[in-house]
Amino acid sequence: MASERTGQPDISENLGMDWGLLRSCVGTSVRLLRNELTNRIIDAYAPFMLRSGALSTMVLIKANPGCSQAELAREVAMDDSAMVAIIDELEERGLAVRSRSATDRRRNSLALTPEGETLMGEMIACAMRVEKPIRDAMSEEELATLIALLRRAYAAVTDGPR
Amino acid sequence: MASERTGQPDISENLGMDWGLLRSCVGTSVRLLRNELTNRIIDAYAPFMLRSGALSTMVLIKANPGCSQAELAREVAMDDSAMVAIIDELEERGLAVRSRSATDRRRNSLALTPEGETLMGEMIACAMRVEKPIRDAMSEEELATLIALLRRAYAAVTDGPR
DNA sequence: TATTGTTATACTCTATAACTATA
DNA sequence: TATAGTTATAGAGTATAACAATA
Repeated sequence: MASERTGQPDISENLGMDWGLLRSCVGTSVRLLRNELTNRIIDAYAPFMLRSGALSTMVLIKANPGCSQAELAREVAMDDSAMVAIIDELEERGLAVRSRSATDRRRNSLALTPEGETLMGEMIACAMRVEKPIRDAMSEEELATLIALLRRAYAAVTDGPR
Repeated sequence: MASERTGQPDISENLGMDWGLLRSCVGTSVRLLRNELTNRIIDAYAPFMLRSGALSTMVLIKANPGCSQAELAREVAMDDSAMVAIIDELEERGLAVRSRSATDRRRNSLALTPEGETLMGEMIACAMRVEKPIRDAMSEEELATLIALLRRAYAAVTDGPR
C-alpha cells in the first residue's frame, strides 16, 4: 500500500476509486482518520467504562488543578452540558472531585483523586497504543508537522466568520 | 494567535491551558478540526437539504459511473446501510438513479442525473468556501503535506490489528 | 457460502434551550 | 447583565443484526 513512502506527498495514493474533485479536500481525510481513531479509542476504553472525553478531561485537570468546568469545556471545544456528564461520571467513580471555589461560588474547582491519577495513567497507555501505528509509520518530525498543521488549520477555520 | 507562523512546528501554540501529556496526541487535534469542519459543512449544506455525506457520494459516482453502493460505502468507510439512506435521498430528489446491473443483478449501477451534476457543482463551491480559510492559512505545499500525512496516518491505523 | 441491498434499531457525540445561583 | 453549572431534549453520524435476492 506504499505507506512506507516518506518522500514528496502523493495525495492520490491509497485510493481504490477515482476521488475526482475531492482529491485535495481536507475535510474528507480528516473525517476518515477521526472515525477510525474514534472507533479504536472506544474499543480500547471499553474496559474502563468511561466515555472517550474522560481522558482528555482528566489530563487537563491534572495539568491545571483547580480549573473550572467551563474552562475545560472551552479548551476541548465541547459544550458545558457535555462536560457536566463527564465530571459526573468521574466523580461517581471517585476519580475526580468537585469543590466550590471560595472566591467565586459559581465555579467548581476540579481536582483528580489518587485513583483518578492511576486510571489516567492506564488510559494514556491505551491511547498511545491506539496511536502507535501512526508513530511507527512516520518520523518524529513528520508527526510534529502533522499535529502543527492540524492545529493551524483548526485555528484558521475557527478564526474565520461563522 | 500567532497563526501566521509558518516555521518549525510548535505543538503547544494556541493552547490556553496546559495540555500536559496530550500535547503530542494526534487524536485530539484531529477531533477538534473534524468537529469544526463538520459543523460548518452542516451549516453550509443546509440550503441543499442533503446530509453531509451526499456530496462525497455524488463526486464518487460522477468520477466512477456505474459503481455499486457497496463500492461507494467501502471507499468512504461507511456502512452499507448508511449509503442506502444517502442514495435514497439522492434518488428521491432526482439527483441520481439506481439501475440493476445486467451482469450481476444484486448490484445497483449508480449514475448522476444532469440535475445531480449541477447541484454537485454548487455543493463543491460550498465545501471549498468552508475550507478556504485553511488554504489561505498555508501554502500549496503545506496543504498537500497535511493531506498526505492524514492519509498515511489513516492507512497506518487501518492496516494495524483491530 | 458469500455478497448486495435493505430495514430496523441503538449508541455516541454534539447542540440547543431553559433554568438556578452566583457575580 | 453576564457567567457557571445543571437538566432535558434533539439531532447527526455511525454501528450492528437480521433478512431477501442473487451469485
